Amino acid sequence: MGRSPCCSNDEGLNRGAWTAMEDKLLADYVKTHGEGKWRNLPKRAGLKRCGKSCRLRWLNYLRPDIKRGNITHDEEELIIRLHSLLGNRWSLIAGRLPGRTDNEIKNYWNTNLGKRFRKDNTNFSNLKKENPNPKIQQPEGHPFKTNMNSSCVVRTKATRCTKVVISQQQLKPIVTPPPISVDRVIHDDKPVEPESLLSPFASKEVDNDELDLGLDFFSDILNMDFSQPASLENNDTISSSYNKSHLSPKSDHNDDQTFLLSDDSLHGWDFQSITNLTQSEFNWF
DNA sequence: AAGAGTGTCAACCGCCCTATT
DNA sequence: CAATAGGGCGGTTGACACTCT
Repeated sequence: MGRSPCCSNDEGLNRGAWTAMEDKLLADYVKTHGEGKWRNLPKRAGLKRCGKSCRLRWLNYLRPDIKRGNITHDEEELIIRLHSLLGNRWSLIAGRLPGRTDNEIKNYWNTNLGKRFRKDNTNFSNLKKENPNPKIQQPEGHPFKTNMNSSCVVRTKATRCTKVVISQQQLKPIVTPPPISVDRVIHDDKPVEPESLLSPFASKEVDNDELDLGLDFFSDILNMDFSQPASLENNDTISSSYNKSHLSPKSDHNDDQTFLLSDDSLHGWDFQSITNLTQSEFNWF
């Protein structure tokens, strides 16, 4: 059962810091043959390294688009913002910071930001002072939520969420059609024609009770521009009474974690702003 | 100058997920 | 459907650098 280990320890493989020669061999090989097939790469490239080690070295250090140098203030703010939304999903956070690696961001968080957060567990005055946009109201007592048990962190790993089911009836009058894509719509366990997905929230045509927002929903969230907090001017439409009780797991839906956005949960939820998500309770993830 | 303490970050480890066979 | 390959991820470690006393 299971898998064989990536590399057995008795193959005389090199470990620890990479030498300049090893870097060159790896870089040359990847430039010539491209990424992938990491397991076989060391042999072909003439390296005495584990394939995983090669992959890591390439991704975190040798890749040509790696950005060197200190994390800028803007980047730091973005990291904080994204971490408040995503938690320790370093790869996702790194995906929003061109040239930065998940390892680098993880290290930066652990050595700088995380420490600061722990230190200022109850007092975030420093971070608040640094908030460039006074329009963005941070939650009381914590600008980006320290207590993860009650935070707005989207937990994409602990509880996998592959669908969000929204009661169709109640959506029409209250929700602005968001610029997002939708995988499929389910009606009586049958898919609905794709064209009816174009305007899911305004859908007069879709004769079904539920909208099934696929993974694209969240990838679209991640594709939003978090670096432009100043653009979030409509967030006063956010319902302050929005709470987790409005978003609850739907228990009778196979293996997928499917969540039902109940009727009243959507009142006042303007889909146009990601701030709605970051400032809402998202424990249901 | 030297030893202790602390910070940084590259690298490793083990688990997990997806695709393929 | 199960087993396996390939790869990705987050947590942790340890070597080295730096600062303090």
